[in-house]
Amino acid sequence: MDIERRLQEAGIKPTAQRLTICRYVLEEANHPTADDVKSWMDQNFPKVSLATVYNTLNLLVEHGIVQELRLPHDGRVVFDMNTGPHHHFLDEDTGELVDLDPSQLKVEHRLGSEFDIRQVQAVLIGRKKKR
Amino acid sequence: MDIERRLQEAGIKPTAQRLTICRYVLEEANHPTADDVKSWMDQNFPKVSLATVYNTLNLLVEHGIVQELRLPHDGRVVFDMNTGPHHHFLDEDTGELVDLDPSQLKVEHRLGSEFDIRQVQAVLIGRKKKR
DNA sequence: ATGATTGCAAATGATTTGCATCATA
DNA sequence: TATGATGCAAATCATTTGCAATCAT
Repeated sequence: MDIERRLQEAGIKPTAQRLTICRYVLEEANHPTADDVKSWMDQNFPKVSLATVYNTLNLLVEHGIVQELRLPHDGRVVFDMNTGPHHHFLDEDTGELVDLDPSQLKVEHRLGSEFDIRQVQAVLIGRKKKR
Repeated sequence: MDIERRLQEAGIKPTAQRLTICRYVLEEANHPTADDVKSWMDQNFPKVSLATVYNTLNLLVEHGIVQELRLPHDGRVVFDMNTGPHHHFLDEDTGELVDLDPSQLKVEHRLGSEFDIRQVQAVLIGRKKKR
């Protein structure tokens, strides 16, 4: 799909650096950190500043184009192009992060009606056997 | 229960500062951050250093006496005296964090047998209506 | 030229580390 | 007195901010 249009529809001016960041985050990367984005940019768009990387990622989050995720094992934020409701599996050996859609994982709660639940985030942590 | 004994059984020398930190974290506090512990200590044990607070909390985590938790809305670590399997509700207005035991929240997954799941962490985010 | 965007460097916040001092077995 | 614990300050890591230079409209 057309990234330029997506940005424009969100009211974000599609500058060269923003488009390049989006190409990576939306089409190529898998749950990158800001630092992953910066490293990739260093090789594909010389001279972007780290500030621009953060500014752009935060813009994308504010406009719902990506989601930010904080995982239990690491204080850093990772960015997820999948903005629908879903959960995650984290491989504790490799750090690999796999999206789990709601059909693969269900969360059921019995909280009283005074709890107004807006969001559910589950993380399964373990190992994926190579076979 | 006897905190001094608990530390000794874990092989941790029960110094005055450690005992005082434990009294707060294990008996009084509710999901405190390192900074919460430091503030409380400032009023109950003048002159503890922040380093000692962190060292002690990390010791407690290493010995399984408390659990560390990283929540989605905030990069800081919070410490949980409840070390059994349980989940959390986070009030997005107040920041209040409530433990949910497994009878209140169930996570079911249909992942292939190549996934060896060791840990499940669910966070429900929303509001608790005051009534 | 006007306002938005960028890059740089300095600031911030959380946590860790190095090291000299201190307490206690 | 030897080992380990503490306090302090400096270091580190992730992220944010201020501001001047630059770009696009």
